[in-house]
Amino acid sequence: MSRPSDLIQGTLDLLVLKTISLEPQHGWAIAKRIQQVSHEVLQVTQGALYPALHRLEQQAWIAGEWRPTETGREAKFYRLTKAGRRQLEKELAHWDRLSSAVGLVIRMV
Amino acid sequence: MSRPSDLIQGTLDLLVLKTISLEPQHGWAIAKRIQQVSHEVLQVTQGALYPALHRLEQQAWIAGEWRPTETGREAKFYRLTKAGRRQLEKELAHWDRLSSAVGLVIRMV
DNA sequence: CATCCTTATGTAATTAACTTAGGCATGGAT
DNA sequence: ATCCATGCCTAAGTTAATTACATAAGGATG
Repeated sequence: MSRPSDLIQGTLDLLVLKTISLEPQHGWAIAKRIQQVSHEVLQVTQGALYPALHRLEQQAWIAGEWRPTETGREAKFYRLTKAGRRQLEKELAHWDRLSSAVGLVIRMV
Repeated sequence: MSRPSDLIQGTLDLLVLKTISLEPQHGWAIAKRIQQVSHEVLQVTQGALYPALHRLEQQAWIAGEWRPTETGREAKFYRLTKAGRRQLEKELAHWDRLSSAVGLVIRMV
């Protein structure tokens, strides 16, 4: 399965922003959460995840901070910034708009 | 206008396959159709369209044939092949699966 | 204590699908 | 005579993925 893709291109930022909007999480936990909530449909690989986090941090939509997890290990926890919250709203609207449009096309008769 | 992308990456094949599944169309008309049905939300630029058509033709999911349009001009009409119809079903299922999964994540509380 | 699995973060090389920005040609309207 | 809409096409550049690594700490097992 080299191509049936486990993500819709361009939605990873949205998924990450949404996930940490509920509560700050470290990268590994974000990926696990997305997979779990999507019933293992969405697979967030490390090669996609970490570059995405750095991307978002550079945009100042999220902010990272090292602190220990519940199990006592150091991990980088990310939280949404105010700009990130605005960005999340934007991306939600954009997704709704475009995915609805796709829906119109694929259901046309 | 809307620079946050006028297409969801990876959905163009699906949109094209669906469009010509209803009736064979030439490239220009396919693009117009998708835009019109999506209420101008989806913008299919030529730089995306023609490579996509060639891609699909190479996969033998669509077959092209030159013939005149209603207005008397030559254009390349594409129709779905049998393999293309199977591919369309696959891509529809894939889209439903993934977009639903995105829905689960962005609506989680 | 050696080894292995899980957690956890990261990078590098490659690939695919886009965007942007053109070119070319024909037919109809002004 | 010129311009616009139709219609096909390509090339360069961008970006976000995939694939495949590297690294390290903690916990469990033999």
